[in-house]
Amino acid sequence: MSKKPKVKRVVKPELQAKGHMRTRAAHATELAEDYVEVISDLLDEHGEARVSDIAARIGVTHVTVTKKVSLLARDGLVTTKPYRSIFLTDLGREVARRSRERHQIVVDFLVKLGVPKDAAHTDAEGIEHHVSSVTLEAFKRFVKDEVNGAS
Amino acid sequence: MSKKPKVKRVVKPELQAKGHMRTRAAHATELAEDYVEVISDLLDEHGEARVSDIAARIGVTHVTVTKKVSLLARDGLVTTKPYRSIFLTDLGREVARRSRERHQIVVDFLVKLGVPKDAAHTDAEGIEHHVSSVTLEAFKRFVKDEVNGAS
DNA sequence: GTATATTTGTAGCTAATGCTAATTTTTTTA
DNA sequence: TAAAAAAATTAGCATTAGCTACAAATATAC
Ligand SMILES: [Mn+2]
Ligand SMILES: [Mn+2]
Ligand SMILES: [Mn+2]
Ligand SMILES: [Mn+2]
Repeated sequence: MSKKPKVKRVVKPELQAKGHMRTRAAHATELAEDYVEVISDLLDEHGEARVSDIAARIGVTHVTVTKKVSLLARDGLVTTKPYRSIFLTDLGREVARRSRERHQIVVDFLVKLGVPKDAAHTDAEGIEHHVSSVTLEAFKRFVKDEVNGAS
Repeated sequence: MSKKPKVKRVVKPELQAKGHMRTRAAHATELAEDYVEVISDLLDEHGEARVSDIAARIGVTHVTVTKKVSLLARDGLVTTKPYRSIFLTDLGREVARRSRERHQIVVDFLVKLGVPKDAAHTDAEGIEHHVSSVTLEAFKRFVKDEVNGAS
């Protein structure tokens, strides 16, 4: 009985580095995306987005939200007034729209693949930020394609 | 022409928070996983894992590597001696093995789905850390399943 | 064997994400 | 309307990840 063949899978260092750099870039923006998505949802559902509600949906303390929101304001994604609801700028709305759309595609994709709904939602929250446009297109195709439906 | 139907997709706050908390948990460990994976590769290929080679593959400066490696040592994943190669502990080897395996499954999955190789590698580097065991199983199934091959 | 080049380490900085504790403001209730 | 409850802010702390600039050690070349 021979040892596992162990496939030679040598990748060029620069290419590998590219992957890690892209991952870091994604991490630099993903939290902002999640926040504006949540804020957008709250605005749709309740007409306002309050710090405590955002905190409940992101799973952090309200202090963490306050701090992040001030960075979002600095970056032009939201507008704030002390003790008042947070609102989205045009840019914030656009980012939210795209994030929500991508999020939904990832969830639908995982569900169609056979992942249970709960896990699909949980995993999608992380996966969504690392899906390039070409991969997103592949996900879309798979969701649309009747061939891959539950047979 | 009516506006888009806009599906009501209201998720319970706690469930949504769970997703974000899982994402944060993943981010807390993923960098360590990528480092030990790279270190393991270097040890296999060259018999030693040097700071500068790790830096080239992760795409950061050697200073960043030195600092992270000392945290990895603190956490029992690697052993170090000044100006010498870095080696893996038993735990480090185990983490590397699992990470590499999962990484490969994600890459194979994306490729089988029709994502170009370069994008598959790049995206996998981020996606891998957010794939739960049930989703990983779904990926494996899809890769094995002849039905989904290029027709 | 010395000089040079490469590699590794250290010091010190910025920025982000998270927290608890204490304060202030707003909202609700009595 | 005054007291109590809820919500938001501020201050201050810890941790991590990244960087540049500089110093020390190791490896290579002559
Ligand atoms: Mn997300
Ligand atoms: Mn991530
Ligand atoms: Mn990775
Ligand atoms: Mn990896």
